[in-house]
Amino acid sequence: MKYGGNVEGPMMDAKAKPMIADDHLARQRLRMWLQMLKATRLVEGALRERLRSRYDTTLPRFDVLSALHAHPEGMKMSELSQYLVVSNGNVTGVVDRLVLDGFAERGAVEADRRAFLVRITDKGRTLMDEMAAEHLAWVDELLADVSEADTARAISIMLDIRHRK
Amino acid sequence: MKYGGNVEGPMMDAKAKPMIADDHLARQRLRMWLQMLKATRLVEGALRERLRSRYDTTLPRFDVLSALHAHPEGMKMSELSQYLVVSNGNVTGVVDRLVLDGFAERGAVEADRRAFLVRITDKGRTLMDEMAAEHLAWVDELLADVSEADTARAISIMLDIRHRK
DNA sequence: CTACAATGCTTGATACATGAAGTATGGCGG
DNA sequence: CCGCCATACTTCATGTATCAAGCATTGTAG
Repeated sequence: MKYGGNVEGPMMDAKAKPMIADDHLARQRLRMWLQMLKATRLVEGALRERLRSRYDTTLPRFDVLSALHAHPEGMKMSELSQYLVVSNGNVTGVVDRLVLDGFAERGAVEADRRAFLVRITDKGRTLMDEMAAEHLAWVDELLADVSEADTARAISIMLDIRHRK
Repeated sequence: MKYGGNVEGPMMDAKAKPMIADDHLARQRLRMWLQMLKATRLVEGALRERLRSRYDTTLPRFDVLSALHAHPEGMKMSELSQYLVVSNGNVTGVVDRLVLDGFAERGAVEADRRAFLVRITDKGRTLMDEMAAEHLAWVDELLADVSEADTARAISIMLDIRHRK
């Protein structure tokens, strides 16, 4: 609408340059990505600080424990890393420390001796019951300026991004 | 609208529990936050992988160099960390490596001998000119499923989150 | 059954990333 | 102009985070 963008005439893409259909839209998407990144970091920072001062724990530990809390039947290491969108080796270290502190435990998986079934312990569950409620309130506060309609829209947009894969 | 939520009657908040006005909305916001986090990590992962295989560099390095590229007059260390929403000590290390590789340089700030003015070098600019174009195309591709309207909406929502501070 | 690629996880090297403590300079009230 | 707090960075310890390599186990083709 604004302007034609890259016209698909002959003699084009001879240089095999990055293919962008609509330059204006591309820049708009870049702005969105930058804002997304900053907003995410801001919220992460606020949550991290509260987790530290209130529970003397870290964000990754909370994330893993939260995932285990939501899956009482246990999760395999690989399921955890996929669920949290982090690398495999990463989960190993965080789970190690959680096990060390008695918040989680590694069990065997029948029929596959390579895998572990990580489960939250009673001690971990007790802690998470308390933390989860507060975490919910924190997120509610940090996103307080986002209306219900915008929340739904944002969820939909994020899913669009994720499911492109 | 859906339901009354916590009525603000007497005998409330005697336990000083986390204050949540509307539980349904709070949970919706939590879902949004979780999706935001996953989407961000997904895109970050894709960008990181491309930066590594294509330019043998990392995301933090790119972010800093990109900021410097956008501010040819130079930025103070503190400005950089604020701009990128990362800690102060973090920027020190990344800039150190960029300087080591000759992509950036530290200059003095007149009238304040505590501060440094970090600037992109010609070598850095040459590299960024190329990387920026490709980075734009990558983001455009990764967010290809987000319409122009949604892009604008998302930017607005992210700003709402950030400006709450 | 038997190579052999694939899977599930850990380990190790490197680079972030944070918070707290330390150093140097700036700026202000008295 | 002096004490003193604030500011701008750096340094350090610790905890992620990634990728690549390695180990054990599984699945599968022949």
